[in-house]
Amino acid sequence: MATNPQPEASVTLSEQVYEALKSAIVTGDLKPGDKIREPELAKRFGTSRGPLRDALRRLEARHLVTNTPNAGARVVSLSRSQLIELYQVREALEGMTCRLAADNMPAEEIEELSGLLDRHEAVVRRKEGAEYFRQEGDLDFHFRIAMGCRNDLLRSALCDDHYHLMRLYRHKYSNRSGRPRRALAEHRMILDAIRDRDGELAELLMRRHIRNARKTFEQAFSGPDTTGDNDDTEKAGR
Amino acid sequence: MATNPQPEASVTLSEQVYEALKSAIVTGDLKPGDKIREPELAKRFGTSRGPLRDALRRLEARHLVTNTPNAGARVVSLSRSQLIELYQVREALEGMTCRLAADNMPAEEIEELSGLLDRHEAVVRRKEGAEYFRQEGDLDFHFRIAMGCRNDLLRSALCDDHYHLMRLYRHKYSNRSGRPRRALAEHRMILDAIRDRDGELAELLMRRHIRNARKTFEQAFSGPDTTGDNDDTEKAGR
DNA sequence: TCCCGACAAATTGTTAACAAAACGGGCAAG
DNA sequence: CTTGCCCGTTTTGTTAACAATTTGTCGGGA
Repeated sequence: MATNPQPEASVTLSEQVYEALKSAIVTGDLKPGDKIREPELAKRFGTSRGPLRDALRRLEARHLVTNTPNAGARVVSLSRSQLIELYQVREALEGMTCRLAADNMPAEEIEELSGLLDRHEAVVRRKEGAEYFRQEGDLDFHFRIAMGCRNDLLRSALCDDHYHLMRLYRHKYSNRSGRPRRALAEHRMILDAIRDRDGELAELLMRRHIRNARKTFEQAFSGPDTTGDNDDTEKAGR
Repeated sequence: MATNPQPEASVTLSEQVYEALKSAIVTGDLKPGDKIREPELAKRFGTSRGPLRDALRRLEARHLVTNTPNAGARVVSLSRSQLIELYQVREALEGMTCRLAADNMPAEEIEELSGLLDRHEAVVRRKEGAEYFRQEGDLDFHFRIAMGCRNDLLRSALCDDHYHLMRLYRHKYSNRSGRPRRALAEHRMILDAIRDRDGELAELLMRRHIRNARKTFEQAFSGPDTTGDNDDTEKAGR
């Protein structure tokens, strides 16, 4: 996954700080709900507050931090209902993505994606610590379809905005009993529809797929709104 | 008088500049493709470059300005194909909006919206300079449905992001022969479906409505896909 | 004991100056 | 006459200091 040595020499400091902060949030180094104190983080990244504020605005645009005028910024913390809203938006957007991908995705990309699903199946079959990888793989599947739809606005909305938010919360609902295998089967059906250039079916299947994922999440989280702080259920580690 | 003595005293300068710039762009005071020189605009708004840069980042998030790292910011200029992409995203998003509005929109809001359509019909019947108003009215219709869907993520994506972009380009395709009357009829059917709480039909009708608008636009603009600057990815030497 | 107001510390918003990179015009060579 | 380079100007990126607002705390009084 190509950790970047120091290819950022030519880009602006703002973007470096933006990337660093984004990765800190997605990896969990900064947790949902954490307050962001500008002087502290500026020193931590070895820059001044100017570029850091700049980066904060970009993250705010990506919905990864929330900013209240005179009180400062916090890492975003989605409630249960907000997560459901996110699923609904994804259902609409990714449905359209599939419809377009059926028309516009080149054959070789479709075959690559088919190979990716083969690898996913191998991982799921082996069943070993597969939850994490499956989630990344799930995102990867959706990611590639977004690339294939050839609509840059859609691709950007999905890849730059919504997927980061999903990644933030993937660990919470990943290890649901039979979900990975069912999800993989749904992926196969979607890809088949795209291969058949049947946009209508592809859209329908993708929407059902995301609706199923949402239902799984809703069942897993029948409780009240949880705003961020969670009991970390780390099982593979230690 | 005394409408606003100093209502902006508590709001930050950045937001004031953001609102001012947004309105300048939407009203056409700043035209698509215009370069934004920070010192000039900062002086024009009576502030310094800090808040102005801040406002620029917010506008960039709303897709109203584009920023290239060491070359500055420009008012966004959508090509024909980008406008089509925007229609596709709207079709997906507003379809879902309608589906949700059928479930969640309160009855009194539905009746208010019905009254709004009556007023639109009166304007269209009279036919006097109706194109501009119809466009604003069209946006108003979609705006209210977005409010009624009770999904804040959807509402924000539509009202805060996409509608501003549409407003920027509404004058170009508004006065198409029979479109206003047909659009109004489509609005009526959509509203009826919402009143019947038939989310599936409401979604289908809204998607068809936006698809029709897109086709009208595509016919009006059969020319090449440039509406301003499309050439910025040019080669260096020849 | 509890509530309230004022003070103090910390944090955010804003400004102006400094550094670096890009743009443009003029000049010289082919 | 064209082409390429050089240099001054303009514009953007960055920094550090200043101002204003919020937050937390302490003390007094009911």
